[in-house]
Amino acid sequence: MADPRSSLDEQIAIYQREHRDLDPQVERVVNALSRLDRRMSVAYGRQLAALGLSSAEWEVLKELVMVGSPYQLWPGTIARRLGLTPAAMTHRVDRMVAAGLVTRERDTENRVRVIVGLTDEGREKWLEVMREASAFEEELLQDFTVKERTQLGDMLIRLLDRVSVQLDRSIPSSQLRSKHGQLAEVDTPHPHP
Amino acid sequence: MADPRSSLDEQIAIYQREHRDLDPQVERVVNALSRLDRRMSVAYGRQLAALGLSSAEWEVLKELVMVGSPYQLWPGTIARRLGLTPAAMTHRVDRMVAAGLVTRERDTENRVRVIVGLTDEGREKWLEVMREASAFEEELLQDFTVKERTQLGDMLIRLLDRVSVQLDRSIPSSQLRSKHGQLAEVDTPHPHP
DNA sequence: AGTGAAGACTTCACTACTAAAGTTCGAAGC
DNA sequence: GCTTCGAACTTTAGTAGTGAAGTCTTCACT
Repeated sequence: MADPRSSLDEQIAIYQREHRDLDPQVERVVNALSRLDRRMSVAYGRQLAALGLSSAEWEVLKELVMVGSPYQLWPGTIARRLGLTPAAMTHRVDRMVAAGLVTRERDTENRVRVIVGLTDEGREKWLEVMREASAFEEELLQDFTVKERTQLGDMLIRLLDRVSVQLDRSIPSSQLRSKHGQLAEVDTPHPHP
Repeated sequence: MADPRSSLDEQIAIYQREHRDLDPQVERVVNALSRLDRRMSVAYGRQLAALGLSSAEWEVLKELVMVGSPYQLWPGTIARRLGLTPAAMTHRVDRMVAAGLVTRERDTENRVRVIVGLTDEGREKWLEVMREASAFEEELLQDFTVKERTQLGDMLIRLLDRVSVQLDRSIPSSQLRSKHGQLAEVDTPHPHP
């Protein structure tokens, strides 16, 4: 790479000195992705902190809003979707109940289960964050034309599908779950309210 | 969005029901990025585990290889680059010394400082991981033409520059550091061995 | 020399997570 | 009807991080 256009290209040039077989075009994409995500996490973290919310709380709020009214999920479902253990969800829900963002109640149909529900305050917090976040995101993509945004989105979704295939292939079959959002219908306390 | 092409498009449609002002093209890009990074982290995590390495150890090895021979850095430098506190680095280095991946020694030129150096075993581990990882990454992008790879890389780097600007703008000026890799030359125990 | 301020790492107290064991409830088989 | 198995959450013990306080060294100045 004769004329690196960014610090990332410089870094990749160094990697190549250490390990010849690297494809620089591939490395560019992969390394840009991880750097980008790290910086965006920092940016979101600051915005959330300004609204008095932690990233952990935000993740849970998103899941609850995403299932739609009446905004209820079982703790185990949230844990699976976020890639956490049930134990971690127990504690997160504890904190969020204390903060007034969600409620925790026994499921009357199966008293082993627990239902986590969004409070009005939690719903309102979600909206506040989304208003700020969407402004930030809009600004992030301000230099991109509509066509470029579509292209970029399409390519990222192709990568997403691809990595999902690679992941499923390496998972012990006992852990396989139905793919994509299919669970939503059967994994929600009140599928059709 | 009449005809969602992926579970991601479905999710965005739900978000729009809850908050009208969202630009779906923007949301597609942003949400794909975060999903992609999460899944790739899982994939890398599995590969590393198979080689007996944690993600934390891998991050440190990368930084050390990246400065080139003689593969030495101060703990504080590594901590800054990884976005960790100095305290966290103290413990990481403890564990990695015990695992034989790095050495820790006092800097003879300034006895407040400590020098973390890569062992031959650490160097070899880095190579092992890179061999596996580059195969995985190559496969990830197998459906992309050379032109598409370049386009994607270019767009991601544009986003990277953009988010960096947005981040710097919201940082207290006392915390501002020189941008990009400029520190490398002055932030390494032996700049010109 | 001697003092004071600043810097670099470590230590301490605390927080959040994981893995595994424990508890309780519901369902299936005898 | 009782028992046993499995599922869902909670509890416990251990690990890795943060922020703040502490220790030692260097540097600038008297």
